[in-house]
Amino acid sequence: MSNYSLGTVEVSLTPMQRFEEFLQSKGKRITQQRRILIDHVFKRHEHFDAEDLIDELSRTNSGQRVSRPTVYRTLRELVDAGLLKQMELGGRSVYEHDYGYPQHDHLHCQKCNKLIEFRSDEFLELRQKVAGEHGFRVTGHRLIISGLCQDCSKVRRRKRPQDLI
Amino acid sequence: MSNYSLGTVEVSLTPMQRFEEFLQSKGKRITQQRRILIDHVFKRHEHFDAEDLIDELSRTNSGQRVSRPTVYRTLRELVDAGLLKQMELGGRSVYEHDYGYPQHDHLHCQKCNKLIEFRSDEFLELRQKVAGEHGFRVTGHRLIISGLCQDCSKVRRRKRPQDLI
DNA sequence: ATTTATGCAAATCCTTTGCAAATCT
DNA sequence: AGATTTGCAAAGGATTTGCATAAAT
Repeated sequence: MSNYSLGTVEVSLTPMQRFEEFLQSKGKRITQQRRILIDHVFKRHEHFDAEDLIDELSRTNSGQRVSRPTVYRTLRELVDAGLLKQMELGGRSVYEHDYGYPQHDHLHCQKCNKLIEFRSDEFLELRQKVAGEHGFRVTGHRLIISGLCQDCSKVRRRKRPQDLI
Repeated sequence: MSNYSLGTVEVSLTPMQRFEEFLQSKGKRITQQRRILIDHVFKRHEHFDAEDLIDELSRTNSGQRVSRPTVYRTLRELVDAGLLKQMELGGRSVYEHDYGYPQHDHLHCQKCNKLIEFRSDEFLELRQKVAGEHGFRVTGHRLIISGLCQDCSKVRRRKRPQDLI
């Protein structure tokens, strides 16, 4: 389903429909690979990077393969379309759902690499306030609080290092 | 007078001294190039990247040249030593003074690329509060508020309607 | 005399591009 | 048909690494 219901305005469209709308408005075409990608991307709600997508799609034995350049090209479009949000973590781009998903920020565990989402209206107010003091017109922000998650700060000894995001 | 306080930064040391201390504690050596770099880096208080350093040093006609790999290696050490803070902006690493410089965050103008520093204790409190709610142990954070700076939002810009939702 | 650091060149990693062939509308 | 897209191979930019030589202790 369509659990894209969070008080936002146009929540009736599926990501696919929204993307099609976007593409048409740009005179772009609705191709097989764009379908495959958006389909795959919105199946789960996890953070991922381009490599994840390429790997996962190359594993499906149902002819769902999409080339690396196309994956990158489409990711950019999905960001432009407002469907995905992009952030940089450790040198590469990481993506997450944006469309129909409430604004939030992240706690990033430096040990296990987990990303924990949180929401804070207070922060948004603060953001406005600070910007206002500098005559700055805000369009967005990037906030990642880093440290150790509950599990990892419990552990006494160092665990084997996980692959860095 | 009182360099007898726990938890407070000893601001009596110059960056160079602090770095030497760090290097010794690691069994590393105080080389010419490390001297040149830290010297150059702490001359000004601007944000810079590795390329800036390399360029600037190659321009000095006083035999101050340092190779690219060494610049990168040393930048990492300076970050480890707590002298520089590193952040990622547009795919590359940007550095700024950390040692002896008050904690702050940034407003980033998407148009002129300016970085405006600001300080907010409220935000730090909020950070603790949020982290606490998740049993998270904070070690740091990265916050960049993006948008248009005062100057840039004044300018009347007639852009072709390209990236509208 | 050791041992660490440097510089060079080449390698990596992530991402983008040129272009001919394939695919949409 | 006519335009946009794709996939391939190769290019790119930022950063890192292997290794022989130079420098520091």
